[in-house]
Amino acid sequence: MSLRIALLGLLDATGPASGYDLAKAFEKSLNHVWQAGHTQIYPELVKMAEDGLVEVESEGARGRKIYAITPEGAARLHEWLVGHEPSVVIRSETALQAFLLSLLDVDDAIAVVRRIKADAESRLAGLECLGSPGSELFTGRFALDLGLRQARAMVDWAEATLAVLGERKASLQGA
Amino acid sequence: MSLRIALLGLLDATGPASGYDLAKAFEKSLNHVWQAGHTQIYPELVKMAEDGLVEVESEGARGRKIYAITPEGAARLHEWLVGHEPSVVIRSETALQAFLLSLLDVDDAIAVVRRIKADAESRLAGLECLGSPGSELFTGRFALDLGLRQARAMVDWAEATLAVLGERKASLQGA
DNA sequence: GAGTCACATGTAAGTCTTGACATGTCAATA
DNA sequence: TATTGACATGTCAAGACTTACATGTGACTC
Repeated sequence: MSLRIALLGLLDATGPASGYDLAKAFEKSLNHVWQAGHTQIYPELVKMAEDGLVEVESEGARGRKIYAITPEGAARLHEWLVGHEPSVVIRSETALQAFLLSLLDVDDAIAVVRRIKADAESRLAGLECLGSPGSELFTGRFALDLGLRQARAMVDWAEATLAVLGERKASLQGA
Repeated sequence: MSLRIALLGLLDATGPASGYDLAKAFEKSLNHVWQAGHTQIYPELVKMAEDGLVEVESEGARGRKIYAITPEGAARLHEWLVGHEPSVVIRSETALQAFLLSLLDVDDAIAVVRRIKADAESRLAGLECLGSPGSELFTGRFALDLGLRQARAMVDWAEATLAVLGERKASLQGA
């Protein structure tokens, strides 16, 4: 369902596009919000066309197929955006690592948290780059801000956790 | 894969348990980190037993089957915890709503963000409750901290976004 | 004794997602 | 002209996940 919404949203925001374009747009702009490759997008567009949410038009040249959102598609999109209850399905491998951190000895734990921190920092840098002048983020300024805040929260957590682990290590060595 | 890790982690941290126990533990403690119901857990435990990661022992009474982690299982768990690259697979419906917020008119957008905010606040309250004295969080203090930070980041984002939308609305009315 | 609730385990159908494979066009360049 | 690389579309198998269905026990209470 959410994949449909994402595709409808892109089509609504940027106008008609090919599956290829949509896959690129996903990679570039929606990446930190939802993920999908072309192998998921192409079949989904076909189904959406069957359901009357988008219209196809073959643009001769290179076998390109241009999809455009229909009024019905726009209605469904609007409906979802306004009416969808935020279902908190969380599935984060990093959080899982954090959860099980106590099972590791201090040195391993420190190494793991450092890796998580480095990863979050590079994600943060990537997002900051997206938001910098010159980058045309047609839509998604709000989502970018959310992404930045989430990434910063992760970095902060890693720093605080490293501090705790450092203390723990010191007290172990003192003993 | 991650489901296996989560189950191995629980077994390692709390000792032998039945599938039922594990499902409960998932719901209670791992909920904000990873989600899985019994219909996913039972078959997975069977496969894990086949792979030698856990050992089963039927405890007569009510058909209970007690699973215990094997040395091999513990080794795999450790390996994953220490060696797993943090793969950032993000799939958040809320972030998707945030991404497409610009497609809505100001009033709808405000309503959506308010809902997101309320949701994040209740999640935050739930987590704070988990961390309060009397709650025995065998493990997962670090993950709880991470969850708190993420939830707070969401609340902060909602507040900042509401401020922006409020201004936008005011300027529209002024025009 | 009947009913209800928490315990306890499963199956099956269907959807979502990933990763590997497969095919062909067009433009530039070596 | 041959090759490379971006463009462009797809299929298929396998795995992850959800929802609904199905079954039976033991303890307590009405």
